[in-house]
Amino acid sequence: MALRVYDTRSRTKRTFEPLIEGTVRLYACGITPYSPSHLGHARQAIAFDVIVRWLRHSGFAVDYVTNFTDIDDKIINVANAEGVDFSVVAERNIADYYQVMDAMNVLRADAYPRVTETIPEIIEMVEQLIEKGHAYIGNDGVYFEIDTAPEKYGQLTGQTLDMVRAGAGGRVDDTGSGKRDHRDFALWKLAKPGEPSWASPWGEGRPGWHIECSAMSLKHLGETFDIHGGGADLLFPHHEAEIFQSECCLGHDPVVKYWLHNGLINVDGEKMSKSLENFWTIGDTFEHVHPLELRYALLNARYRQPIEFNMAMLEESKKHHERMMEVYGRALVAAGSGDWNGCDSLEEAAERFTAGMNDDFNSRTAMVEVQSVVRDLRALLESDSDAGLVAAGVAWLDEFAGGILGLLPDAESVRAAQAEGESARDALAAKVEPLLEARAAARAAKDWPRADQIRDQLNELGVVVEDSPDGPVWRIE
RNA sequence: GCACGAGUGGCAGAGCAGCUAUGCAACGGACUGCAGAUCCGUGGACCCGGGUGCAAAUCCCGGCUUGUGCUCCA
Repeated sequence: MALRVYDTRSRTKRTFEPLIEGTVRLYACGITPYSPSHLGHARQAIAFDVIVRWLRHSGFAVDYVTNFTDIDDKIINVANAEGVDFSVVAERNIADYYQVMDAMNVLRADAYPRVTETIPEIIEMVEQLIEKGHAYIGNDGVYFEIDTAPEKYGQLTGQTLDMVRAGAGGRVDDTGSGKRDHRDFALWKLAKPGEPSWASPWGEGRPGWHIECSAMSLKHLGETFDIHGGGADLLFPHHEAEIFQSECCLGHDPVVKYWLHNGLINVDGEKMSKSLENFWTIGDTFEHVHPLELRYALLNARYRQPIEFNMAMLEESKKHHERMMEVYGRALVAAGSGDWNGCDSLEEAAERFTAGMNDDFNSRTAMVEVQSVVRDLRALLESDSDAGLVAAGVAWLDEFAGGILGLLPDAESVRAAQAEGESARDALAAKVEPLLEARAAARAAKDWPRADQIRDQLNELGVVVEDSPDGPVWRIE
């Protein structure tokens, strides 16, 4: 069944057909590393991680590029406040990015280009735009002239030139005094004293905000490529500016075949943002939940929908993920991983999972299938059925929950965690066994207060006792 | 104001013309001294008003509410 993707530019779901058969070239806008990564970065990275995993699973060779905008006003501001070079700030936050993304099982992209490593290509692109009459040199930098390609306005947001002209009235920005029209945008900003800068034909300066993505995608993926992604907040002006730059520079249209945009994170019904103080860094969230539990929470909605983030939804995802891990761990230790082909219910689950993912990467539908396989697997474990079926369930989860959704740690660390649990259990057994016997005696004598008191003692040891039809079972809380 | 989305049961969240979504919660039952876990089962929804269709949560029109963008942002 064919993969269909929602393309922002055409505002429709389109059958996915790459420009070069069998390969997918994908560029996703990454971060500006001026502060530790936040939940919005996590959502973007995880959304495209799953998209890339699914494309590869579907047989495509994927070339996945995501960038670091490692020179920018905000980085400079932070560096100035700390009295350090801008690169110190950028490096520190890039390191943070890799660390938290690795923890959440985000596979590394094939390339992480940086603006500071792409300066020659950026300068060349700006020169070409000037040559072709799409850009002009102002007194404080080089600008793209919107009026040279008015038909490209509003390609992603549906806005028209007039709307923006009216909407921005009285709010003409103060940074581009050299602009001829407030809708023009900077390609190259001349440096003010003390700012980091690079030599260019127009003087010392640095790239404008949008040009780096046009230059980096061209450098790493070529003159046309299949998918360009990023957060929905980049639609305008960033991605529309890219369309102007790339298409006007290269002289063909379109440069990007499909535009994919992930939804934003909301807190209390509003977009998460620093000014509203409703801000969660990824590190903050790790204080409360395991990285994979956060990943679970962020995949619990389609990538395009906004997510309302709060402790309640986080706790619910934690609960679901813990349950999956418990069943998966027990099953893995009991039966190992086998082969799910030939098992009807698992094949049907795989079909529904596939249908969901092929429908614009609907990870939520996929998660429902994971939940149902987990439920069935737990029932199997409870009814000591044959190991082959259990192993088949493990294999299914390995492939889909682990391989595609990235929700499982690798099997070795699961085994290690199970083994660690076993040894912790053994260590406590000497203390627990006598108490269990005493409690059994009290229960036999129907001395309920005494039995409950012993249960409390066990709780203090961190042990939870549950009476089952087969006698009491205990586990470490 | 303009643009683009979204409005589904207590909550999360699918479906997007006819066929139980699912999960959590709730309720009932099994099992229980109690608790917990597990299993079985039940109820409950499609923002409002028109329209098209044999048939609409699903398509069309209008309205309302809400989010995002129009300014740095994943």
